Amino acid sequence: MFVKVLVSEDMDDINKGIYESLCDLGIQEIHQVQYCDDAYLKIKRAILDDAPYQLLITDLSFKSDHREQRFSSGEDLIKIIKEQFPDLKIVVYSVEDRLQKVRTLMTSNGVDAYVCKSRRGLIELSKAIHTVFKNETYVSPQVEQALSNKADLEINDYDIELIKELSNGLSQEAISMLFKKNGITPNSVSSIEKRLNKLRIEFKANNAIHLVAIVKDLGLV
Amino acid sequence: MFVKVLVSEDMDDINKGIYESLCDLGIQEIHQVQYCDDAYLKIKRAILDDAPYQLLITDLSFKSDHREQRFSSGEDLIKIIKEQFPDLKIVVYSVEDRLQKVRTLMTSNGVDAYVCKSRRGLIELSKAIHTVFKNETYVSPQVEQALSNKADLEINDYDIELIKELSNGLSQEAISMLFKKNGITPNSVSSIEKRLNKLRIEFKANNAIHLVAIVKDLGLV
DNA sequence: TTTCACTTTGCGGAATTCCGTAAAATAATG
DNA sequence: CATTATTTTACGGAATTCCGCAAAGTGAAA
Repeated sequence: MFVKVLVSEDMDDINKGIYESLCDLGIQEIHQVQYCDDAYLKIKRAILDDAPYQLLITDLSFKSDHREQRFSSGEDLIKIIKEQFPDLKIVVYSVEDRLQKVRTLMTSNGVDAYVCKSRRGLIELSKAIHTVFKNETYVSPQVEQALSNKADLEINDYDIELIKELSNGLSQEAISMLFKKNGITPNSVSSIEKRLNKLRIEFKANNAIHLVAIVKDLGLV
Repeated sequence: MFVKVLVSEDMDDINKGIYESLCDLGIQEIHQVQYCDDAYLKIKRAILDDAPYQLLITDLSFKSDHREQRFSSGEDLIKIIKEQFPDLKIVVYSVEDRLQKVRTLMTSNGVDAYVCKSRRGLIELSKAIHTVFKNETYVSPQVEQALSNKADLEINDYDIELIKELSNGLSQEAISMLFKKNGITPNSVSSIEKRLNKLRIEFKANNAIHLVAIVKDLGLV
């Protein structure tokens, strides 16, 4: 796992969640800054000290205040960092979920992971870190479509409910009966099969077990 | 769902995660305090105003500072609250995972839910809130044993590996072949079946899907 | 109303899992 | 070495899931 990580996040209440997550991951040196400029300086300094950061976790938007800044946004910082220190991995952690922005960052700017701040943000963040550590890229499920040109993943409440019952140990037949009782439709075994099949394809799952595992990992159930 | 909720959490960086989770749950009035005393006062005040809180989410340990406090810990607060306002539901949200503490809180103090701050803390927290709203109790999987007197479940590395591959989408046959290739034993399909059966019984799972779901919830894979 | 597109349901066979029984292999014991 | 216990493997049938095809139902447009 990474040993030395820098977190760049403007919120004064330094996101405890991030910190805790990083601790959980066993990261030893965790530094936090509240300005992009500080991030840049710290990164540069660390390299001079021959103890470079291995990972930068950064927000995109930073509220501006009295302090004059060279970098006003996370994007500016990222651009320079990737130019000057291409070895430093970058994980973006932001509320921004516009697909175009994600796409640009991942493809043009060479960001290694994009995690949306959300209800599952921290879990996704640790996942992202794990993934990036293996030299792979990661993007939050809710913006994953940004990378595949394919239409957006369809997963609605019905699907969630279905998978929830499945992971609850019910057989397809039992789910069918349950849905009938609760007036949820479609509710035939056949339809349930069909829907699960669609979901398996969508999530590239080999079978129902795999599907449940994937969806649980995504935090959707 | 609950309408009016109080969050008592000392960290200056008001746990954004909790707040977001509560918003996601559709809770309208969310108040946050950083001292147990403030929590107590707010709860009392709300009752006088005829708009009582329906739920209190509280941490256990509060760092002490210059302010003199009547309640120095979450436990003290909880004890008084449950005595004076037994209708107010209480969810404990803490890093503390010692079983004895959980046991005491749940059984003696009448707490409605115990959620460990962890990688899945927020998800568990919303689960807990849902559960408590239905007048049931909830405890995080990792400390669930605290309530059952049974000794710790038997589950070894082989089992973990087995379930991991299962949740990875492999069929029992495929796992058998994989284990043979990797020199892991036992590796016959029959043995794998048998082992899974044992695990299903151990974890009271209806089928393999259920088993994987349970074990994933416990964080073992 | 008819047509057309789409969703839901039904059904049958292949594949897989589930479950019990039993043989074979291995380990433990005297 | 012989005996006993335990683990591993094999096998067969029942249950469930997987998968494709076709019929029935539904809603919108012509």
